[in-house]
Amino acid sequence: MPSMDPAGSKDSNGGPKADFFARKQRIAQQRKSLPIASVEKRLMDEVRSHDILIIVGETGSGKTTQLPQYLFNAGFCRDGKIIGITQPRRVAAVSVAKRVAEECGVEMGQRVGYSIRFDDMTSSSTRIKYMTDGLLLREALLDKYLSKYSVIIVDEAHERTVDTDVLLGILKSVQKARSGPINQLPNIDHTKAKNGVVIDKENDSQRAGSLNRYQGLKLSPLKLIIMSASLDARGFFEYFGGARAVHVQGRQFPVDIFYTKAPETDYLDATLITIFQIHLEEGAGDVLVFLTGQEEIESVERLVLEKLKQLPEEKRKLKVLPIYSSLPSEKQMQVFMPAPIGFRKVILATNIAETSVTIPGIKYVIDPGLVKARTYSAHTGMESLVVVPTSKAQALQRSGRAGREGPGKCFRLYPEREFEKLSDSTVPEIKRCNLSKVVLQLKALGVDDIIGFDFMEKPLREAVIKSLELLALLGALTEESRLSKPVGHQMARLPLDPTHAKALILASQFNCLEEMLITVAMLSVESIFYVPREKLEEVAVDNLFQMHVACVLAAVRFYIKCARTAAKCFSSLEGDHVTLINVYRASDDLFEKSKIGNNREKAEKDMRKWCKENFINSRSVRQARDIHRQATSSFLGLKPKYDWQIRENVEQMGLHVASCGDDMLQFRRCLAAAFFLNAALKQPDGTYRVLSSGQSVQIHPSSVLFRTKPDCLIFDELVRTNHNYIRNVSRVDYLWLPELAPQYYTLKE
DNA sequence: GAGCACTGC
Repeated sequence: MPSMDPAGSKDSNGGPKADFFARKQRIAQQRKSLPIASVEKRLMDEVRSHDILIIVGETGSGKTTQLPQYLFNAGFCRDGKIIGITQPRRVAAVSVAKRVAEECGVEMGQRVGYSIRFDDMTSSSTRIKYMTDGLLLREALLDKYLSKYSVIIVDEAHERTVDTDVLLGILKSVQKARSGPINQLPNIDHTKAKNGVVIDKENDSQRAGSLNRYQGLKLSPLKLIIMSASLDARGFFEYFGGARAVHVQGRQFPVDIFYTKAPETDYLDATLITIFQIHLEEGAGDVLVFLTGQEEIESVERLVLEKLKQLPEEKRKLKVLPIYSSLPSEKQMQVFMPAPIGFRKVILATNIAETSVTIPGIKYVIDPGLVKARTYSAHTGMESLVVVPTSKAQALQRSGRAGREGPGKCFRLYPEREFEKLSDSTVPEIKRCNLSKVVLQLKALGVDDIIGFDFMEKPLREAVIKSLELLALLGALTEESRLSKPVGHQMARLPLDPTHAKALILASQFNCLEEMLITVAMLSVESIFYVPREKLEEVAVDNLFQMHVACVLAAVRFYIKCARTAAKCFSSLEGDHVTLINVYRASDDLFEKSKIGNNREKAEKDMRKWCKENFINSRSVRQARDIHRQATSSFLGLKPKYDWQIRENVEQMGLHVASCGDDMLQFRRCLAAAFFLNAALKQPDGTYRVLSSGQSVQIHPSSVLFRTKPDCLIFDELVRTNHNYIRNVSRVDYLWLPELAPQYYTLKE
């Protein structure tokens, strides 16, 4: 294998030469010992002779880091072409790119780079580019042939995220288009290609321009490589018409699986018992427990700590650590730290530990066999979170977590016959989510017939129809169900929920686009207000030894009151949307002021402190600021290369960025105009009825209007948990609806 | 008077 050169001559400033070569040698050795290294030649032969290749590789095969390097060395980047590798997650794209840059001995962003939302580390010399699959989809909007790529590798395809599924369909048709002469394509205007893709040269002047550029040219064919874990390779094989498949060995230690004899009536109790059985009877090694959510994790944590107290001193060396996505990152990091000497770690995790994070030192896995999953009812248009049994694939993924570093054990808290009854793989996300975003995106990519589109697995027909109806009502589609001009095209350009995109477009006419930009950014992130539970417990524990129980309760109540008072500083009687704007502006003021005379880190620190004092989730506010600015880090002084910055986009569209100042009436009227499908009227019993669907709903208790209960309101989302709750609501005037959405509401006398 | 699996542009 030809070796890759280190970046420039680093010896003058990169430390002693000997170190450098020792490290280089070590990396070369590691690379050679990976299972995939033995099939390099065969893989390259397969890629040369076939346009589609499926690689089935288990964990530890080295496919993600090695394959792009093999392709580069085999000459697939000649003529400045790029090898693109997609990942479902941002962190994976970044960390793998870093690893590969190191292996190649190049600086990040040179030959090897990555590109994710808000962070683009690529340059004109980048040839191996890691990115999220969603980002490649956005690129396809700008260049429908993805002409700068010679090879596209879709990694972790078995996870079947919505973006992966859409991408597979698009890549299939891009490949078909690139294998024929380009100059023919514009002539087949309005005729349907096999995949339901219509090349519409009038669609977009920019795209027509790019087509003209290609006229008479023949693009090089696109090589497609799909990489998947072993279990569900058959689906890919069938979807790609019996494409070549290569199996690459993984490097995984054996894991013994144990089942219970009978079904457990109380799986949390069974979990607790199993934790202590392992702790008291098994050899050294940490334990990973899969639970369904934050609440369950917190209660198991409490139970373990209680039970631990009953053990003799020398047997109490157990450290319990929770991990779930909404846990602050400092707390998440604790699971990666080694336990104190002589201690065993028990990690209580959601399915974040299935794929997103890999925790070292795990030897035992406890799997009650349940997962909280999102479901979508096309009939009601409602999403809900329900606890369901895992699939076999998920159970395997979970048990595999015990065999990363050595042989392990997995305790499934259900009988073996129950395992046999589980479905083979998890239902792909595209079959259980709201499709309005996907449909808008496909329309923008030139896919006219959504139902006829060649999905690997078709979404439910009713769900597609529901989305088409919604988009039509928002004015994004014409009567022929094509993207409307300009609204549909404008909406598709914005990386937002269709309703939020529409709200921005309308806000330009209502002179409140400044406010709406902040609002959609805040609505796009997790809950802003956050009462850290451990704070409550701190109060309780601190006082437990000094005070009467009643005093403890009083202290807790006082604490909750503080949180509420803090929230009140920002709360507005107009509703949650204005409240969110108030929070954003207050945090932004603080951040900007703190930045003057301070470095960025100090400003970030001040910000976190301020958030904590005000019971605000600092990560959410930060995310909202990123979305609002949609700031892409400019690498090497280059300008951001993508044109989907929200603010820049709305300006380019000719929308008028103005503030309504204190005139929140205008702002609320704009909300009514955009969210008219989400309007609800108060019923005599204090609940609400959604005007468009007739559903009975309640205001979520986190809303500032929970007590006020105005007669008429609009809401951002409707989620079913214990009740049908509407979240993020604002007061509107009933009469605005027929005035601002006459296409939908007519005044009945 | 509740609760939020996990991603992504």
